[in-house]
Amino acid sequence: MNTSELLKGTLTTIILKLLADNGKMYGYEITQKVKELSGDKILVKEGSLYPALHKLLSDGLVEVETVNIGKRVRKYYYLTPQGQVRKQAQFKELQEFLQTMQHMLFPSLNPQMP
Amino acid sequence: MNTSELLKGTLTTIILKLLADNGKMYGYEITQKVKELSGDKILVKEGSLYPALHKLLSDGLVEVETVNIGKRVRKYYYLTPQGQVRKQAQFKELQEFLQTMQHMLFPSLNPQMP
DNA sequence: TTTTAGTACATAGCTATACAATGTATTAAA
DNA sequence: TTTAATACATTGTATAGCTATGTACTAAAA
Repeated sequence: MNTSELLKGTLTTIILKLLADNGKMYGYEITQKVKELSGDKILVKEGSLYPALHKLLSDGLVEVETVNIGKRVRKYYYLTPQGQVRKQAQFKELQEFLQTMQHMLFPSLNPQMP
Repeated sequence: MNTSELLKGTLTTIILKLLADNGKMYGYEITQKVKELSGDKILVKEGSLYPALHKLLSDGLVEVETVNIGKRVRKYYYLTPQGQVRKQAQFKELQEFLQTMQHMLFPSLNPQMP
């Protein structure tokens, strides 16, 4: 097992969260932000990111705005209203999951389950 | 997305942890313990559990002791020395991952990354 | 006494998802 | 001028948990 297995199911939520926080972001920017926020511990690969973004797009959770930077293309992604709703739901679910795992694995730190 | 996606990469670690804590356990017992410890939030399915246990067995991380309870068969699993080593490593990795996720998603609660 | 729920094992096939490897192209720094 | 960084993308692969299904015993409820 390596961290990438643990990341499963969380990447989409991370993307939605970052877009919610920052308004709009482009792919490469997302990878760098995740790297920064995680203290270099989580490195999102292109082979994970772009398929995930395309899926969000086809699901109508994000929309894209293409910008030309010189001769280079940048695609800014931002949440749709549905995307914002979904973000809330997934964020909460992930939050609860993380807490449940904490309770299960380190019960000493969190004495009583609600 | 449902919780099962989030569980990926964590199930084996949970099993190793439970066996380390309880000495030996059988499959059904593990499912019930996880259910209990997680406050009914994580329900390990047979289709997940038994393949995971068989993998641990073939990897030499656990061994099995078959016990007859009346006419019913019970298979108690317990950690091998390698299993104990692996448990430590995976447990630490999961712990760090959970913390990293907390820092990423709820930075307000955990101000500074080390 | 029959039915239901619970206990206890197991497997075949499915699906989702992150990754490795690879590719194209521009730009800035060494 | 070569290297590293920026910026997009796709193909194929592996992993792992799930659904559905199956067998069989036991205890409680109807």
